[in-house]
Amino acid sequence: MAVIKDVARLAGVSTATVSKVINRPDTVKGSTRAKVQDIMRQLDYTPDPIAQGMRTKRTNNIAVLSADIRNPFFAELYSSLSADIQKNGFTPILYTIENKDTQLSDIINDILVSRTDGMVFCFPDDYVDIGKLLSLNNLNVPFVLISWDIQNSKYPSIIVDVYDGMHDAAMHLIHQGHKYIAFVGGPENSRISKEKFQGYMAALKESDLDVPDEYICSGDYSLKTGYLSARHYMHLDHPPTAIMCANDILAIGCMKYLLNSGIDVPKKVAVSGFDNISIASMYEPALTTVSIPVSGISSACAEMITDMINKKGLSKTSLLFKTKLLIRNSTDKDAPLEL
Amino acid sequence: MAVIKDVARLAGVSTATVSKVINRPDTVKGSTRAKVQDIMRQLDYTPDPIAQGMRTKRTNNIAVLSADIRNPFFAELYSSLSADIQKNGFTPILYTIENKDTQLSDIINDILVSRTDGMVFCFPDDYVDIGKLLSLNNLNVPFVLISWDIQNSKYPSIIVDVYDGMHDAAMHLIHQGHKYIAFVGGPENSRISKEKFQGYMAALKESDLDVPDEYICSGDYSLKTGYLSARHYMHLDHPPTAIMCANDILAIGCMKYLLNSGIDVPKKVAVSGFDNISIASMYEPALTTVSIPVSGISSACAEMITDMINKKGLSKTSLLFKTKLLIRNSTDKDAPLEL
DNA sequence: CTCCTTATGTAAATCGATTTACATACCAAT
DNA sequence: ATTGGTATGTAAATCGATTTACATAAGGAG
Repeated sequence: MAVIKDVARLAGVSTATVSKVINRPDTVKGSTRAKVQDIMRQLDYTPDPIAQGMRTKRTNNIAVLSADIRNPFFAELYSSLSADIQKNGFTPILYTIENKDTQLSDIINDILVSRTDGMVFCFPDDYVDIGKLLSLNNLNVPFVLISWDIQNSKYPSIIVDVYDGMHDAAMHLIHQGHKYIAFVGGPENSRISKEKFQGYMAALKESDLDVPDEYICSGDYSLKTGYLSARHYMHLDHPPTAIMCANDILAIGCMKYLLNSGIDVPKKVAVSGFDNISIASMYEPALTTVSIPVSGISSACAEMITDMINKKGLSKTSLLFKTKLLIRNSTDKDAPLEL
Repeated sequence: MAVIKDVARLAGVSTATVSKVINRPDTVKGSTRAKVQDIMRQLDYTPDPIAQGMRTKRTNNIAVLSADIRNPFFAELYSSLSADIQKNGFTPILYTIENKDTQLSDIINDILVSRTDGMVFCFPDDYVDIGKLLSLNNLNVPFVLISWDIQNSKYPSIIVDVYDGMHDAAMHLIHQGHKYIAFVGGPENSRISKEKFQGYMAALKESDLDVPDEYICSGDYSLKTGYLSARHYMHLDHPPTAIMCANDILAIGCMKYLLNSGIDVPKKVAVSGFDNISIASMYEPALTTVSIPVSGISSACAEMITDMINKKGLSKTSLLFKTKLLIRNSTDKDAPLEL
């Protein structure tokens, strides 16, 4: 591997000149610049990013903190984010958090110590305390939050209106003629799930529909919770005709119980989810769900964090994204087939 | 952020001594060691990994090249690999390849330039040419292949016996009494898919079963290919009673068509997949599939690459892993419910 | 008490780039 | 020819660690 000294020697200039050719080409005369560039090409020279980082304190790395990547929604989001971050000339470094505050501080510490240029937090609200999270960032490394909480618009953030998304989905079911609509939420302490619940509740209230206590279930975001919740609902004296779930996994758990028990979906019971993970459209019947505009979010996010790192002064500190309702066969027999 | 000089000054020693305390504690007298460690703790000092990398030429990073992380199997594998790599004190850096040889050389170049300590290639055979891949590694950065091709055992590698896995699955269907078993493969040029096909073929031949040409389909690893293949098969004069697929996505596509057309799975047609992605057990009926021992592979892989980097001289250059058949409702009505 | 070995600590070089402060060259205007 | 200003290039310092080669101290043997 050639180093800057080799280039300088062969080009008959100092290393300072080589560095200038790389970083501020207009400060070097055309002829010397050409000569240096020629040698660089001949030696296949690339500046060592570690040595650069040593001087400049920039690593060109951006940390992405996400929930478990095996969760298909986060895989989708990370994939998109990763591509956009790379487009801006940075390398994304993925850190996954599995619901533990303790390891969070280790991770943040790691990020700070390794001189990462910026951080992106993907929906951290749900598994950690934002205030605590940010207090760990005592070096003031630039960061962007991807969140659902409008409160976070005081930080550089991208907010997804999940309340509205759930409200839309509920209105759809109500328009389909459903009067008995149950809800399956995520973990008790999940605030994003609570937000979705509010959207559901508001839509039913606005339509003068009753929501008995036994129409509310919650648990973790697992297939099992969905399955058991559906079983619970179907054993009630007045079973619901529709079940809305806080995410797609829960919804699929519900459907699994229903289909397994010979209950027709959507004829007897309609089911809806949230996130639009890829399995949603693959299921039979295909799952009606609420999609989050992942690619829009990721490109906006990459742009924000890049601007912050480059101190171009960000034009907006917060952006609001809306969701989109995707009507499929789990709530509407006549919805078209997607492949 | 405190630097080594600060520690040295406050402890009344030279930076060399501080460095020794960190890297070779036994070469420093107990009392000075304690004093230095005390100051380090007081200042919350951590050596700057960039500066360390500068001298030692080690970054403690390991690159993981994988197919698209949105593919649930690779998400599963990466998740496990990432955890094991971290356990060994390295930071995993994920690079995803989307079937393009061109960007591959860019990626490898990136990895070499950024002085990554080692590389792990996850099933690269299927999307790139291994010889070409390895020729790009002209700096001889240690690497481990995770592959299905026994030919690769000449390299440091972990081989998964997919031939055998598919053979097992076929034998299971044959024992179930099926005589008309069709196959849906991945892309024409996918060698891993070909290997699975061989396993399928061998099992049928051994059992004196006929495999007419129209029982073989292939396409990309998509839901759509599975869907269309199933439709093709069901319109034959002699439709198969079982369909074996090269991966779970294809199998789910098949099932989607069958269920959508009112064809009972498994009573009329049995379906099997490969990989055991999480949706496989969630589907209704749950999908019979072949699971790859992901956690075993990842821990072995992490150990191998760590040993290579530390030049401990690896005990084995190649390991063979077997798959496991998971019998579920898509081939056996009586298989138990998993949640 | 002297000599030799081992234990312990240090000054300075080094990794590969960037950057600061300065030197020289060049040109135009007077 | 002198002056002043810009254009261009360089030597040396610097980032924060590790490491080499050496100095000094301490301890043991004779």
